[in-house]
Amino acid sequence: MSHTLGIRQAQKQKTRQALLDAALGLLEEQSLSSLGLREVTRAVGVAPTAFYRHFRSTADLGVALVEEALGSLHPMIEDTVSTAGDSDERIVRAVELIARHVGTHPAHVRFIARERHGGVQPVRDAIREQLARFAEEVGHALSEHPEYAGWSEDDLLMLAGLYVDHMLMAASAFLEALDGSEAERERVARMASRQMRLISIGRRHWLG
Amino acid sequence: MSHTLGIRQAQKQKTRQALLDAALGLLEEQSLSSLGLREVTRAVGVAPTAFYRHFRSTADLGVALVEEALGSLHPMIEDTVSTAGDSDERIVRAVELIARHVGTHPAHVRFIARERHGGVQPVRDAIREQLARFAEEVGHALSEHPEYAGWSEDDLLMLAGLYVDHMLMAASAFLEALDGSEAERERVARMASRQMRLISIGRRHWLG
DNA sequence: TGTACATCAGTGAACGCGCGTTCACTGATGTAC
DNA sequence: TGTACATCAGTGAACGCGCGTTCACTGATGTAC
Repeated sequence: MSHTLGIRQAQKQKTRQALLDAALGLLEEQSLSSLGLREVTRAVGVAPTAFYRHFRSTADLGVALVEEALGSLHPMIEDTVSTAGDSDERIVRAVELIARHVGTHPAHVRFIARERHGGVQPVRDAIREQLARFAEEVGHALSEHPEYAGWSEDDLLMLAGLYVDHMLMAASAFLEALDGSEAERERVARMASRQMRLISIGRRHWLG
Repeated sequence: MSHTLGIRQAQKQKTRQALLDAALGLLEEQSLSSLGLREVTRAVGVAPTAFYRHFRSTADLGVALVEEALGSLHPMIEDTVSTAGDSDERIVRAVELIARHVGTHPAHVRFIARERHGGVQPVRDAIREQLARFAEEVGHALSEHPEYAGWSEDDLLMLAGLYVDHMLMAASAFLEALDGSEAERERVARMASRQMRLISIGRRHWLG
């Protein structure tokens, strides 16, 4: 194994990740704009000054959290859009995928929903950029389906934006239902599916 | 005029409103969860302790701001929905109404968008309740149109929720374009109109 | 109308506390020879 | 392999500061007679 990364670098990464994890946990009950640097280091068990070895500020840490929460999502989204047309079962599958992601990464989803319009500009900007990339990717994936042959670039982006917004809305609804009953989550899933189906119907009749 | 309210009550109301206004201003650049009581009183020019004569906490003040921002919006929404079917010109009119409201009350709109998923639970709850009331009212207004004769209660609420979510999304997009160019705002308006038109088309074909 | 007392919005001092940031440091890891 | 020096992630003390909350207060407004 010799030296895959070096002991020092590995330890540094580990501490950095611990800071990110602790921050994400603390952010379940507050906004980034009130998150304290000492709060985070206390949760990890390092000295407050250690924070500066990894981030300039909590805003900087927030931007890193955006990457962590959204950066790895591109493949999943691309996959969902490209395999799914809009038959009912495909829509149900997409909604299930969202539900599952919210179930496995609730804190990440909450963070994005909360800070998308939150009080820290660099973080808002980072989220906006990632969501715009999603919309572009979705638009591009759609453009390769024959059903969108007559669509203008503009209309494709418009529809892609609608899908991305709706995906986030559904995720946020699932989040609120996470501590509720199974029936409650089922209700959210059916509502999201029907809304997406209505959008699909509109899409199908858009040009005609 | 004798005594419409009493000097004492009138002065108290005035201070209370000044606290609300100052808080709303300070919240343009941070989240409620980091808003300090002393910050607010300093901006108004009263002693920190005066705050407690009006609110238990900044969370309590936040709930009052929700009432101020959304409470007065019910008539406007009801009016928009009941007069507007979904011809293109009606949609454009509705989007214009949203744009105008964002232009005249930007801080209120920002506050709602920010705290809807923000870090202060009582405020999130108050916003959720108001938006649910909007959805109910929109659903009820729709149900009185003959075009929705065959619609189930559930489907009406689903569509109403879609409209309310989309209204907020459009408002938030206008907010981001407020400091931009006129052309930028025009682009946002056209995008929002087209998305709403697509939803309308889906609605028209919903029952088959 | 005038007087005596009650109310209560806003004051100002004081408290203990946690904050972000600085600085010189330590000691394990890395590197050059 | 061994040695001497460089690097640098994490430390711990110290700082000045603003925070939320308490308390007894003041003095204008309200009320009872």
